[in-house]
Parts: sequence; C-alpha cells; structure tokens
Amino acid sequence: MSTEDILKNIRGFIKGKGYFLTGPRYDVAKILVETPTHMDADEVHQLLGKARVDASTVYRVLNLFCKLRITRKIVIDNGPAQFELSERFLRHHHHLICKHCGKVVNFDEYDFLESDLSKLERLFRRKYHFIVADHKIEFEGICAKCEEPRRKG
Amino acid sequence: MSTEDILKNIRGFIKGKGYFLTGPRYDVAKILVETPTHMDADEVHQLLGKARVDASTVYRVLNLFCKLRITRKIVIDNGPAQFELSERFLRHHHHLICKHCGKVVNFDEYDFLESDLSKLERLFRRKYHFIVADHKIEFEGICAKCEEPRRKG
DNA sequence: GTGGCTGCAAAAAATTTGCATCTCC
DNA sequence: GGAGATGCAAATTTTTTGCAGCCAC
Repeated sequence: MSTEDILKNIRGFIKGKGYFLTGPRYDVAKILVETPTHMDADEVHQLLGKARVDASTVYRVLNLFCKLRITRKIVIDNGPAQFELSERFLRHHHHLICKHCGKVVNFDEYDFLESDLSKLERLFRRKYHFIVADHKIEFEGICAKCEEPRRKG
Repeated sequence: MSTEDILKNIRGFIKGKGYFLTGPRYDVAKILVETPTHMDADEVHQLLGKARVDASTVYRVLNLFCKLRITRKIVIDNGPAQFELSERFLRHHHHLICKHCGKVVNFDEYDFLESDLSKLERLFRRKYHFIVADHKIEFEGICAKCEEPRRKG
C-alpha cells in the first residue's frame, strides 16, 4: 500500500466515524504514515511546525486517533508516550527496546509464535473469562550500538 | 519462600550492593513482598502511612529498587508507573490488562511459549545484534467483571 | 449557518531535584 | 563521625481542560 493509499484510507476512516478531516488531523496522519518509527507527541509537534499547530491540538489529535484505533500508544519506562500507526494500517509487529539508549527497533519475525499466542488467548477466555483484543510482546536488552563500545572498552 | 525469607534476601541484596537498609527501604520492601499485585508509588505511599514517609522518598526508594532489579516498573497507557517484585524474588509472569477498568491480572501459564521466545532471542542476536535481557508479554482485552454487564445489557 | 475544532492559557498529575537535616553503619 | 538517606518545598515534565473564536461541512 502506498503512502497516498493509506492516507486515503485514514481519511475515509475518520469521516466514516463522523469526524471532520481538519488540517492538523491530516498533517498528523501524514507524518505518521511517512515516518517508519514511533514518535512522541513533541516529535510530531516538531515535524508539524511548532508555530503552526498548538501542542494541545497534537495531543487531542493523537488521542482521537488512538480512540479510533488509527494509532496505538506505547509507553516505555515513564518516558513520554510514543505513537505509531495501528496494525490496521501497518504490518503487525512488536518491539525490541534498548535499556541503554532507549531506542526501539521493530520486529515482525514472529509468525511461529502466533499459534501459541492464540492458544493462550483461548485459555484466558476459559480460565479467567478474559477476552483478549490485542497483545504486545516486548524484548528489553542492549542494542548493537550500545554493546559495541562495551566489548571494546 | 516465606515472606521473611524474601525480606532477608532483599536485605542482603541491598547491603551487598553497599547501600543502607533504612527504615523506608525496609518498609517499602515489606509492602511489596506482602502485596501480591502491582502498585503505583501513591499506593505504596498510602500503605506506608503518608505522614510517616515523604512521597519523594517513596519515588527514590522505588527507583533504587528498580536500579538494583529488586523491582520492575510497568507503565500502562500513561497511568502512573506500577511496581512489582522482580523475577529474582517472584515467579516470572506476564499481564492481562483490562482496557475497560484498567485492572491487571497476572498469568504464568506460558511455559510452552518459552522455547519460542528463546528461539526469537537467538534470532535477534544474530540479525540485529540485539542482546535480550528480559521480555514482557501483555494481553489487552476485557476482564470478566467488565464483560458481564455488557452481555446482560 | 453551526457543531465541532483549535489556540491560548492555565491547571493537573506524576515525578524529580536542591538543600539542610538527620540516620545508619 | 561521616557518607549517605530523608523531608520539605519548589521545579520539571507530560498531558489535560475551559473557553472564546474559527473552520470544515
């Protein structure tokens, strides 16, 4: 799917839910589609041009997007919340988080996990009457860049 | 392991690292050992007796404990950070998080996942040179209490 | 036109920090 | 006794909210 196609999808999605497609909303969507990583609200604000749009609007747009499940929110270790396109608009994936520099790497090589995960989800329904809507897997560790100087030092 | 044994371990652990075992530190450890769920700093503070210990001390103690890996920190959807004993002092487990009421249920029935996870961890080392130290799995959904009224409504 | 959005400013919530004082070893 | 921990108050950081004016439909 091209950037334009995804944006068209998002546009339809927002309007379909009865919301306006305003300037700030379109611009935030565009930034999220064009940037292949997670960003916190301030980084989005930066890219929008701090003078052009207010910070509170950025938060309001991102919160709306999360409510509509256009984006999802990730919070790591009390840092500012990070936002990324949801799986509806992006391949399902999970995260490797470097404890040292805070960098987040996406991974999506986990297909062989999925059948085990669904097994678990059925178990939770039976045992806890808990109905799973989504799952997250995070690996914490040391990324290549942070490990290298250690080996040398 | 009994409560007292765990506390003795923690005591030794703190002293072994060259830190003092002060009143607040002991009391926070005791609360964490005696309470079988995660708590945020304010809940710990409440249980300590708000008048007896200052909030900043609670944060300082909890941060130290995380640094020493006595506890680990979980942040859900920008709520206040939650703390729980680390796996060194508690069985390794993961979380079911109710999107509706925010309740967190522990689960530890995932032994059959572990071999998949180690396989992944080896893959990350080869492919991304990322060295995994810990992993978290979270399932989000609706817990029994929140689902029931929906079914009836 | 008008209901919903946005900007602005102010508040709220969670956490951190500087410094004088006190405590644990 | 002295390094290190705590209390208190103030600052910081991130996010939310009230309200008047503005814009997409």
